[in-house]
Amino acid sequence: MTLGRPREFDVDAALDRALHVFWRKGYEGTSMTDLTDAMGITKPSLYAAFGNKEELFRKALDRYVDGPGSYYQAGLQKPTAREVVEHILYGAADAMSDPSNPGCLAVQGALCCGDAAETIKQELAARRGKTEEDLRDRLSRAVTEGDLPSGSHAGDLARYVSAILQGMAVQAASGAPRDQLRKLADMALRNWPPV
Amino acid sequence: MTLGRPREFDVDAALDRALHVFWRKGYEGTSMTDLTDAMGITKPSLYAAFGNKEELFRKALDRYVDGPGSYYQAGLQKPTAREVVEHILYGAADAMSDPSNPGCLAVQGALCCGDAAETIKQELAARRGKTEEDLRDRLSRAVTEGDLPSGSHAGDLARYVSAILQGMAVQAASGAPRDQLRKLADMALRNWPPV
DNA sequence: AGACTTATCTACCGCTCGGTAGAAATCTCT
DNA sequence: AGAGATTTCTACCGAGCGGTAGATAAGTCT
Repeated sequence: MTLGRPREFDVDAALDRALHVFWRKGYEGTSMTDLTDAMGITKPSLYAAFGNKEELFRKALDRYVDGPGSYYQAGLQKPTAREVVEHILYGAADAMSDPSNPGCLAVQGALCCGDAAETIKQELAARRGKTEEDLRDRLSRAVTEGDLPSGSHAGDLARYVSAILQGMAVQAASGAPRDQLRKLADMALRNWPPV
Repeated sequence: MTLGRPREFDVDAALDRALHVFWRKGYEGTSMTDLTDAMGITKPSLYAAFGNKEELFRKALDRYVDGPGSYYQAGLQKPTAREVVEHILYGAADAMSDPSNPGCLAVQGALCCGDAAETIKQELAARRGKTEEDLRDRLSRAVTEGDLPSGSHAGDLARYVSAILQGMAVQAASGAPRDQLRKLADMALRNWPPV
């Protein structure tokens, strides 16, 4: 099997490099030269292995969700609503405050952009919407299970937590240190649920 | 006075158009052609009147702060901490949910970017930092005036409100409608101060 | 060995980017 | 009327953009 000349670089490692460039510079701010420099390969190799810039970004985004962003899905599986939200908020505070890659790719990858990047912007908005829905569904379950007050509006609570996370992402992008983000999580949790 | 050929366009109106383009597309996502098309002038006229792209952005940003973003400074002058935060949160919810210009220029103008826009990114981060400081100082005064509990940490509270505002901005950029942003303000206020 | 398949490289494509040169037009002054 | 100041226009600049052609190299198959 595996006909032809073998690839000389590690696809996963290269994708990882690409992810970190997109994370720091955003989709629009990243040039193909930025990518090839960081990945250590030439443009034709990149195109052969990953398609084009947009496909590469999507693959990097998948890798982000399963890697640095995995605290989110992990948090959803905690047994109680409070533990879910705790895990997500503190996980985010840690993940977003890595000084070499501050913030959140899903927020800063393409929050707004020129026409050429419009589809990426929409993809990211859709992903943020999806994660919020996942949290909403989890909190909704918590209401039926009784670990959230029975009057709680799961959708509102999910949007509130999302807002905190997104605010955290913006502050992290400005260079906020880890303990400041953690304090933000503290405050959001101090009166949870916010009735 | 006023030697030379008179200018044929209204500088303030043109700056307003430029502001709205930057607002929708961000600094990096906006091209000079986008700007000249929207402003109804040619490139040399733009350069003569506004310097270059970066200077134009700064002027548009000043206009933003004094115009659509003026709810913030107005809020700081309210008599009590609660009124200050109320005015800012609801003002933001309204300002950010204009469908033709969603979100907040100071957040989405250049949250992250390529090297060429680095100075703009830093300028925006500095401005966000400044507005947070203004709020902190106002809340600090509120503590001494007794309309916040005497143990309150004004810096933390200001960061918390900033995070809500920035989360609001991200959700607005994704198309969240006005009443959803208002609900976010409701929740943040429901237990204010978050002790 | 030789056909076949795939990766790698250099060199290049058309296009758009931000920005400007230089001449013509339109005003105020003397 | 004419000098001087300023704006406007068309046309252009070099650089960088995302993306590719085509030759060559390095493997696996029969």
